[in-house]
Order: sequence, then C-alpha cells, then structure tokens
Amino acid sequence: MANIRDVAQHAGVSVSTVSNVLNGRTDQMRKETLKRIEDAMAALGYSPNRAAQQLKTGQARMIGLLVPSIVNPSFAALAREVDLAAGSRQFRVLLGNTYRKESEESAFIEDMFAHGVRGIIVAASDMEKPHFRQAARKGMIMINYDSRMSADSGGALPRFDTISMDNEAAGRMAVQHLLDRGCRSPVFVTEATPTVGRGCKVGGFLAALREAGIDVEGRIIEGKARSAYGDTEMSELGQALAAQVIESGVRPDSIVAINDALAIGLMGGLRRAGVAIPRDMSLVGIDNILLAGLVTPGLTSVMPPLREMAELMIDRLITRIDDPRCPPQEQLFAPQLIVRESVRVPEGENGANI
Amino acid sequence: MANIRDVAQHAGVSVSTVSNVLNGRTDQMRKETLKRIEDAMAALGYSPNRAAQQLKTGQARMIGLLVPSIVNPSFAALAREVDLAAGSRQFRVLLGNTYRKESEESAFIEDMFAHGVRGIIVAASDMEKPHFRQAARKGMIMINYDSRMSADSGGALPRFDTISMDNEAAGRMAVQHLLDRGCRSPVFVTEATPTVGRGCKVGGFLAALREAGIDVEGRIIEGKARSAYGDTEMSELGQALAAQVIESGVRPDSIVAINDALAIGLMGGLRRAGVAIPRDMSLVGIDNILLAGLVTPGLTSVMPPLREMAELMIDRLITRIDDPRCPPQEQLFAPQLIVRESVRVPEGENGANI
DNA sequence: TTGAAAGCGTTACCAC
DNA sequence: GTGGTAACGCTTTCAA
Repeated sequence: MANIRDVAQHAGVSVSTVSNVLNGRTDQMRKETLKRIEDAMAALGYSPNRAAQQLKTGQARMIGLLVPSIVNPSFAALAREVDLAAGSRQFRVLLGNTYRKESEESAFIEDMFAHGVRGIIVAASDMEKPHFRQAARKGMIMINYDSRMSADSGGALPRFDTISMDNEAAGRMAVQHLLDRGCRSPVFVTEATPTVGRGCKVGGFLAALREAGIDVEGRIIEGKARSAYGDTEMSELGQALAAQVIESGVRPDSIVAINDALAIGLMGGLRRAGVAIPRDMSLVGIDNILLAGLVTPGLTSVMPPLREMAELMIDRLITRIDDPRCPPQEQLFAPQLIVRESVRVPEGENGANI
Repeated sequence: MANIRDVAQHAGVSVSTVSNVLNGRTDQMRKETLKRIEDAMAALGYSPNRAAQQLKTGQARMIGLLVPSIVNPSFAALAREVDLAAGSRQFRVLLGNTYRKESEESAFIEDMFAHGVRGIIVAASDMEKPHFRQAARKGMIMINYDSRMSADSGGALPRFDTISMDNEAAGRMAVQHLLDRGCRSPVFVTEATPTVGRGCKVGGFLAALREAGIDVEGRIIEGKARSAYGDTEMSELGQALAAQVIESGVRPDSIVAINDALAIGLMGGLRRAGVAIPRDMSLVGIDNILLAGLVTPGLTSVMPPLREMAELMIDRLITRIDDPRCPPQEQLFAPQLIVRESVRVPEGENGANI
C-alpha cells in the first residue's frame, strides 16, 4: 500500500504538504500543487494509514457500541442506526456483546482504550458500576442508551450523556391508545425485575389510568423470567402470564406489555386459551421490534425514534471527544405509536384516524 | 496511559525486554525479571497500545464482518457467534452493513485496509464482484459466508474461503421430516430471485421427493418480493403466497419455506384463510431465526450450525493472515433440524422420536 | 506557500 | 539473558 511519502514523491512535494491536504489545510495552497497531490493520491490508490494517524493524534475514528446481545432485535436495530450515523461522520463501529457479564464489559472497555477508541455507546447497562466510572475518569467518553442508571442525579452533574426514550410517555401512550379505542380495563404485564425504565413505563401507565378515572388496583401483572434478558425467555414468560391475565380479578379487556417479546409470548398463550386478538383482547407492545410486523395479527407497538437518537448520540460523542470539558447532558425522546392490528377497532369507527 | 517505556523503567529493564514479555518470548528469561515486569505492568495498569503494535506489525487484531443488515436476525445470530469466536482469540469485530449497496461494500473494504484489518468475513454477497477481487489481490483475506458465488470453481482454485451450510442437505432434511411425519404432498415455497443457495435447497427438496417416488410436477411455488432481502418484505411475500399454496393443483398438505421469514408470513396468510397449522397444513422453515421459537405454533426449522461455522471462519482467517500462501478452502456444514410444533404428528405416534 | 525533522508506542534485529 | 536502536506512517511545529 502506498504511503504518504510515495504520494509526496509522486507529486514532487514534501510530506508535510500532502499531510496538509489530508487535513484540509488547503486554503493557503496553490491550486496547482493541490491538484498535483490529488492526482498522485488517485494514481497510487492512496488511503491514509489510520493506525499511524491514530498513534499520532490519539484519535481512532472508531466508536465502540456495547450491547447486551446483538441477537436481541432492539439492539440490532440500534446497531444499524448507530452504524449509519457513525458512517456519515466517517466513523466505524466496534461491536461488543456483554452477554450481561461484567467481565465482558471490562474487557471491552480495556480493548477500546488499547485500540485508541475515545467514545463508547453503552446500551442498557448500569453505568454506576465501578469499571464504567473508572473508564470515565481515564477519559473515555461514554453515552448511556436506554439508561438503567438511577433516575435522580442527586443535583450533581451527570457523569455520562444519557439518551433514552421517554419511558413514562411510552407507558402513557400505549394505554391511551387502548382507552381511545374504547378499552375500559387495561392491565400492564411485565417482567418482575425492577429497573428504572420499567418503573417509568409502569408510572406512565398508572398515571394515564388515574386521569381517566380508572381504579388502578390489581392492574400490574408480573412474573419472573428464568433469565431476565433473553427474548426467548421473555416470550416464554408471556406465554405463562397469559393465564394470569385471563384469571385476573379486574377482568381485563386489554394489555400493555412491557416489551414486544413479552407481548408476542402473550399472543401465543392467549391464542391457546381460546382468546382471540384483537376480538377478545387488545394488546400493545413497547419497542417495535421487527418481529412485531411479522406476526399475525400485527402487533401495535410504541417505538423509540431510533434514528434521531442514534444521530444525537454520535453527535454528542464526537463533540465531547473534541472538547472533553463539554458537560454531559441527559436527553429524553418522545416515543411514537405504530398502529397495527392487535387493538380492537370500536364498532362503526375507522381505527385509522384514532 | 502508561506505555512500554514506563513499564521498563518501573521494572528497571529495557523496553526490548518488556516487549519480549508482551510477545511471549519469556522462555529464555530469568524468572525474577519476568516477575518484576509483570508486577510493573500490573502496578501501572499497563495495556499495550494497539495502534502502535499495528503500525509496526501491520496486524490489527480486528476482523471485519460485513453483512447485508444486522437487523436481519440470521445475521445478528451470525454476528454474535463471530464476536464470541473472535473474542476467544483476542480479536475484536468491526461491523459493516452493506444495505445491499456496492458503494457500502467498497467503502467498508477501503476502511478495513486503512484500519490495518487483514481479514474480513463477508456474508451473503457475490464475491465475484470486482471490488472483492481487487481486495483479494491487495492481500485482504476474505471468507465467504453463505456464498452466493457460482457453485463450480471451474477446476481453478477458489480465491476465497467459502463456508456455508449444506443447502442441498437442508432442503432434503426439511422435506424428509415432512415425509417421516406422514405428509404426502409437500410443496416448496420460495422467493423467485435465483441464487446458488436457493438452487441447492430446491435441488435437495426435489431429490428427496423423487427418491420417495413422488411426482415433482408443480411443487415449486414462487413469487417476487418487492425487495428480495428484507425480512419484512419476505414475510409479506409469504402472506401473499399463502393463497397460491391453497389453490395449488397438487393439493399440498405441507410446505417447506425457503426461509423462516417467508414461513412466518405463510403462517399468517394461512391462518387468515382458515387453514390451521399444523392440523391442516404442516410447515418447515429454514434458518431457525430467533423468531421461529416465539411464534405460535413454534416453527420447525432447519438450522446452520452457526457456532462451529463461526469458529472455523475465525480459525481460517487467522491461519491465512499468518500464512497468506495457505490456500483457500470450501467447507460445507451439515444442517440440524429444530423440531417445534408446526408439523403434524401422525395419529398414535409420538412425534418426539421421529 | 512549502519543507525538515521530531516524535507517537511498539517491534525486532543485532550487539553485548 | 538483556539492551540499544532503527524503523512503521503520520502530524505538527518551526524555519525558510
């Protein structure tokens, strides 16, 4: 592979001049020189050696993306948008799966330092763990996606950027859609492990019910998954919880599920029990995974605006890498409702415009 | 961050000695020296700078993984296994999505060269395209996963390693399972765009039928998807093709679908038409995406042994990076059948041991 | 407007 | 057994 010296020689200039071109310092340069250099680059098929640039500048044009598991469709969707947003800024994405193991998290962070990566997007992990704090102290810029961090920063400045869907609004939006479509007895079905995100969703759900004058007693149905994070387990849990929904004292006519995998499990369990969706029971999920559009009936779901979120994350990451003193921010994104077929349309109404 | 000189100083030795430790040349070394160096590393929290190593050795301890889209669950599953296999060899994975655009493919390859990456796993792309050939000429080691490359290498040595599920066996295995369970009139449903993989699957399907003495006429049902590669489109196609299956002159009692997304679309379409699975129609998919286990009834599917395949890919990649003259190989992996609930169990039989 | 040269952290060759 | 040192390809300061 050609290097900067070859280019300089080919163009009859010095290495520094070529470097100036590479770094956009062409304003003071004779047009003709510029052209000669550009031609030389093209002729030699030159592309600068990132390792060398990195060694010199300490900047890798790579960002890390740490997710629990790329197999989880929500994180796959995130990864795609992050890749897209990073690509538009000429950054590449180094992918890490934690499999929910701290050792993997630490190893990833170590590796990112070693590779000269200066910024990481961390999805759905508790950022208060020591290895994250330590990484932050050592200068790693980290952005927290879909935070599991404690909600109140206690007045102190947050240590990390936090980007998340407004979970409270998501819970609210899901149940409001049910109410708008004439449902009168919604329940909220969730995995039992408490997290901040879950708490907010439940909070939104309950608030909307109260505002509608509905008694909230007994409307949270939960169960413990074998493993709290796999979609398969989540879906199995849904199957199991279907029975609890049917037997619930509040005689539910509709369900908000904490996520789509759980919702799809519920669909299966309800179907087996002879409960038809949406005829006998309406259902809204949260996340809008790809799968939601593939099952029958299509699952109505509340979705985070992933593209915008990814773009802001990349933006913040690059900004803070360039200026490490730029203070972290927290930002909440309004969710969107994706209407499919799992919610009953009231008689004589056209569901499309509700 | 501490560097190799700091460690040397701290341990009272020279940088070369530290470098020797880093590179495992400790056999001739006094135990005590080794210990001092190791202690110094630990004390300083030293980790070697990959960029510098890379600049020196031309070796990045990163591999590229190029997939059409990480959102497609088959590729997400692949990515996970590749990450795992790479991690066990201390390699990180740089992810690229092509979105089926040649420009993205070229840009990714360029970037990999620039980042000092010497090996790439390319999933489901035609490797005969000029930019891949050129990359190979420039010394990039590439492994082709689930090849769309022309089947016969015309006697010449292949240019790339090719790792793929044995598609012919997969087609055969799927239909054999149906026959074993007493189905007598299977059809094969597929997207119409011809690829090598599809051809093999169809071939296996037809061969097994012929061996069973079943007339193959009219047993291939195909339709063109709006876009041949998205799972959503694939699933929509399945919905649409359900009608053709029902109306088919061969009066099918069972279906092999070219992939799970299509199969899941078929499930929806058939259900709407009042055809119950597996009571009225049995169904086998190919790929075994996560989703297959989540839908109701669970979709029986034929699956590539991803873990082993990923391990072999990483293995071959590293071997060939270390010795570029090592000739490329082609390797086929036997598929496995994952039995769920979408195939009818004959009366009086226990499907579990078929 | 362009060039010379130092140095980023590591490796590996050759001395001792 | 261990140490000195010249590269690897680039950026950037300073000088011309």
